[in-house]
Amino acid sequence: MVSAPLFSPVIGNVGKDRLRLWIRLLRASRTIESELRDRLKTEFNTTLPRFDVMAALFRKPEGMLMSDLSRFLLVSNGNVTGIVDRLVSDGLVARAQREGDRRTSIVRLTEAGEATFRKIASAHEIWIGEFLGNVSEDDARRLASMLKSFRSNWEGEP
Amino acid sequence: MVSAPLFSPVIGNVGKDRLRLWIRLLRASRTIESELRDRLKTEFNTTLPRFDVMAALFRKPEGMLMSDLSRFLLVSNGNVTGIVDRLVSDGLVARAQREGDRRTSIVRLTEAGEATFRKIASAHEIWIGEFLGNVSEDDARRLASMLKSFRSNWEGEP
DNA sequence: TCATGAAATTTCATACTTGAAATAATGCGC
DNA sequence: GCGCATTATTTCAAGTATGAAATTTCATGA
Repeated sequence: MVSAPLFSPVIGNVGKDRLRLWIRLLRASRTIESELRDRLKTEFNTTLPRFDVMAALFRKPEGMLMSDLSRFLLVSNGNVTGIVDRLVSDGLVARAQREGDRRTSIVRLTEAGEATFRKIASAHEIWIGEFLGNVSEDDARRLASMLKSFRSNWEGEP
Repeated sequence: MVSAPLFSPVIGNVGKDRLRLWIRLLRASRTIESELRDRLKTEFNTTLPRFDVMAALFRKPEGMLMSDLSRFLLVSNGNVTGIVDRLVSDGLVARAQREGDRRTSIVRLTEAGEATFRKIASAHEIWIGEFLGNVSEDDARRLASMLKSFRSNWEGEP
């Protein structure tokens, strides 16, 4: 979903280009997400949220807490619970207790989950290269660092 | 939700920077979206999808077809039906029949809808300026045109 | 120790989202 | 006119998403 161009600027002309940037940014990510979702579904019978969770877990073979997952993925706690539930019932992810704290559950990829993820991830990387193919590597680097810097400014953590 | 950094590149080093760019892009838009959702909720008791639909309709005082809305907003038909339903029951949007075609319904903002939208939109523009405040107007323009150009390449329409 | 507050997670109600199937109306070829 | 693909929309099931309330466990100070 994409915010439409709005009417005449509110505070002079300041912010007009930023507003356009936001709309383009959102439109770009929605378009790519949509194509990604489509391919994940047809080629691997999975979904983007599932892939995101698996990708997060893949980076941490020792496992992650539910709250870590939620924080890292920028989604709510309850949301992660549901996605992990489904991954567990598919045998791709396992929960374990942490010694000495029965509140927390440590979540990690199973062997099957890791194998599955590796397959999907290599396709994923190729797809992204394809989607962003006409952005030069130089531009990609510049753009990425631009996005990083603005983000760390208005958000708390780097 | 944000795809995690993946493991070593699949096809040499090609695409690594593009992958990073994608992750940053997604993370940036998710972060801004999240903050936006929050403010829309607390300050105007509305949601981002509602705002997006209203913004689309605001640009077209003559109204839009459901399918136009869905195409413009990059979301499914069924999705638009639900959001418009709720906007209608709030009195912000109205449906009308088109002369000579009983399949289509033309959707437009009501007076109340337009007034409401104007209020929210001016806040929205200020917020975006704030979120992207440390991106210079020059960078914003450059970035926006970069996003536009890559998008029109791998997608059908310009 | 024991109350009590904090932390980790799940549950819940509601809303959003998709893609596919169903419904309904149009228009075209014959 | 009739059949039939096409078009426009809604309905539906499943999954995703949020924020708030509930649950369970931990930790700490009186």
